Amino acid sequence: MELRHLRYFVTVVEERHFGRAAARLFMSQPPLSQQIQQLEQEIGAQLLDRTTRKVALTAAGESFYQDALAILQRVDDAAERARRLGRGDMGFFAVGFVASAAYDILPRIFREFREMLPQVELALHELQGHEQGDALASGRIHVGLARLPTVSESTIVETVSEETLVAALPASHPLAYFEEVAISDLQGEPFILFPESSRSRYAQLLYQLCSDHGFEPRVVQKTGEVQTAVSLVAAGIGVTLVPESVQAVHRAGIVYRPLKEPRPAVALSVAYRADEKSPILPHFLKVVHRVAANH
Amino acid sequence: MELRHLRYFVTVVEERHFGRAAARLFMSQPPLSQQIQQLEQEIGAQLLDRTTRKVALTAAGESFYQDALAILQRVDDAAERARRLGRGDMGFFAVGFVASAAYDILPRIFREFREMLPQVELALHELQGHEQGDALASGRIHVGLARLPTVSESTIVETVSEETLVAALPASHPLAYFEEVAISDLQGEPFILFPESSRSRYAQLLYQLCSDHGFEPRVVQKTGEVQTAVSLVAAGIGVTLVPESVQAVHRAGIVYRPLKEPRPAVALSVAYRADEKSPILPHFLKVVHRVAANH
DNA sequence: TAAAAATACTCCATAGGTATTTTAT
DNA sequence: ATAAAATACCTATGGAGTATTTTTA
Repeated sequence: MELRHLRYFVTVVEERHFGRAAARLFMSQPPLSQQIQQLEQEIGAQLLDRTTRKVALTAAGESFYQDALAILQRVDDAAERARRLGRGDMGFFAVGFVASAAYDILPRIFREFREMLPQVELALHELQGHEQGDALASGRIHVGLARLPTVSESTIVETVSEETLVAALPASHPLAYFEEVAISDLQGEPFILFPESSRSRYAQLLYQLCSDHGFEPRVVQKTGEVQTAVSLVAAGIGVTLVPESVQAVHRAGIVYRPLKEPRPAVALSVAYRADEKSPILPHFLKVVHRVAANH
Repeated sequence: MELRHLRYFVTVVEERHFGRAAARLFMSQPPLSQQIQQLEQEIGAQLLDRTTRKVALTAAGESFYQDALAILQRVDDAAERARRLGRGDMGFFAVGFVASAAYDILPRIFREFREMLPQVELALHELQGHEQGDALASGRIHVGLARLPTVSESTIVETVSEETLVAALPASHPLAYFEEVAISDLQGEPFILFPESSRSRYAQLLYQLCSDHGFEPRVVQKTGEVQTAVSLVAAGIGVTLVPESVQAVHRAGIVYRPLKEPRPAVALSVAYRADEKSPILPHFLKVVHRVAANH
């Protein structure tokens, strides 16, 4: 049995006339009769009572007609579903991101993507940059959004945006009086930093910056969370440096001040496997770059 | 797209190897590859990621595989269902019967039929003999069980059983003292009969019998229901004649006595349209005749 | 007797086979 | 280097066409 038999049978039932059915199927009547006979023989039951005057369904035919309709519909649905999954208009897509991306760019990417492809289920995983390599390799995420990600030969990395760093200061801090802050001004200040043990590339960058300006930061508190760091600054515990997008986090008692030229910057990048096959990936990258371009 | 494509695809997915799948399908590998390519082209999406080392499903392929399995299963089910309906192992069958058949033979037919073909839904319609012609013609019932049914050219009638008539008498009646009763003994007795207006062939027969024995029955009560007639006899209102199978109805205050030779008999027949196509009919007739043969 | 389905036959499109090449590990 | 899928080309089954017959209302 082939779908051809079902299509022919359904048409004959709808027309209740072999000649008209054949016309609708753009074929001649004899082969249509033959295919219906073949179908009846394979099933082992008469489906149609036919005389030269009328074509009527038997009980078996009625049952088979209903089934045939449902089957043909399901075939169409299955093809359409596969087509959409193939185009990436539908499906599942997992994104890894670092906490510092969560404040500004990620919500915008997420919003635009949902609007463009509402049928794609996005899964968001907060992962530190160094964890994203594994997650990509094992297929747990399709893309990673990280700052200064670890590069590997089987991974493609594209820079999304460069953000300058800003100083986060308690509102009552003397430096808050100025428009800009030099990193060297922060020498001796109580620093809130990120544990190097977390192997965060971002933490390493901050240590490097201080070192470049000739001092070792005086760390009074360490935290792995940008949000916590910001809270501690607001509480007057100390100062820190954050990507400018973190300014979106408003809190009483905190002020952000740009750094003096040359402003150190930190990049945000997307990373994905070179052999990533998900048809959703190009759509996602397009959205990421569009959102980044709109700053 | 044809079912062939789904069958091939499912096999390739199960084997995850074109060569082995082709072997299982008793064909060579190249045409199998071609058919899968054809399927992918028609759907417009890649279903399989294939290298020389492994064959893997894409998201679209995974979805289509699940659908294909369900579709193939449904095709099998549809064919099986139609087959059963065609054989009459399953379906719907409507039987018309006269009240007097309901006491003995019908329950036995019903029980045997249900045991033999539990998947057939039997509908039972109590209809007087003269109503059964219309019901058959209009297709409301597939067979009628009646006494002395009206015959027509488009209807086939088969005699199921011949039942002799017995006299139903109040237990206190003087004739109850004898082993047998002659119809002529009933002359002048109060008769409970059936209205001729109901055009019951059975009522006509009883009037005819009395007339043959040279008297007009003295009717004290008319009823269309055998059961009511029996109740009235039990209450001592009068006498009547019933088919012997009605003796199955036991009631205090009633006795049944066979009639003297030659015992008048009344036939029970099955009637069905000459062009009746229901495949259940032969099964039903077989049961009817078997039950009748077992008396 | 007329309309429609079934049969008889013919033809060609395409499913499937064979031989070979390409590709990825 | 090798196993496996893809490609190229050929063959032949069977789906579809044309002409005709059979059937039944």
